Amino acid sequence: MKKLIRVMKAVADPGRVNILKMLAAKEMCVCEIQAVLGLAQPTISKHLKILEDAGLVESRKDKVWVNYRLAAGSESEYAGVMLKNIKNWLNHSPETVNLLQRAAQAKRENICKLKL
Amino acid sequence: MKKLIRVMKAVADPGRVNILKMLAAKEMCVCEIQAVLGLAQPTISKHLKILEDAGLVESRKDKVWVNYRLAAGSESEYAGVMLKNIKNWLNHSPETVNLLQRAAQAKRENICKLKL
DNA sequence: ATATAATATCGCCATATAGTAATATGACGA
DNA sequence: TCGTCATATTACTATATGGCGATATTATAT
Repeated sequence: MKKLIRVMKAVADPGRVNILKMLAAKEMCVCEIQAVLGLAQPTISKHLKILEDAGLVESRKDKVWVNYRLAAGSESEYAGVMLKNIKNWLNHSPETVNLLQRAAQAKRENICKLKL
Repeated sequence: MKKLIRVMKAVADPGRVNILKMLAAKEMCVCEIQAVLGLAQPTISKHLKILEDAGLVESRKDKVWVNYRLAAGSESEYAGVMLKNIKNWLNHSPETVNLLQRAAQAKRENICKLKL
């Protein structure tokens, strides 16, 4: 039950659903997510931690950046099912379409000062 | 998005998940649910309202009692999918097995003072 | 009519949560 | 080495949420 609730709480927030929708399209680093959502950096980090603790996303460090993507193996049954659901949901919602357009354009090269 | 979040918040609470698991087995009135969960009556009513607003349960008045059951038509896509998921989940969890045993024994005739 | 039963609503409290600014951490560049 | 960048963590605030007792509502019983 505790695992189930952790997953449900994780997906019960619009900001985190938006993050999942974006990650369904491509792997992103924190600063790219931040640029699209327009929230403070610690807020993004906290959301990502909640998603990671629920088994919904995985992170991979690449030089200075931390890249997040949807959890592949879905070690949690609940997380796997919910990821599949969220991939199907909201795809025709104008706000999500708009979000994904902006996410597609958010590129680290145009956001970060470090060029590696 | 708002509808989705409403459904996710509704299922992100152990008490409400327990209510849904019980209603998956049989229709129940408020006092039966209360007897099984051991929470105050206003708390149960509040949970049921949240579930109803999310489109997860329906109510039907029968004399003094209000019977709740899982939403049939699932007017909300999200609610329908989540109800199906929750029916599959936790079925082997000891706490849920125990809960459902107690729910099976909770009968209005043994709980309520009114006999109609 | 009046009292009581089943449920819903209201008002309150304690805790949880989302957000932020400030700071820590760890890596890169000069 | 020193400053800067990307990210994480901490400390704090404002709001949301879950729980309860008191009360309202509606129906039944006497």
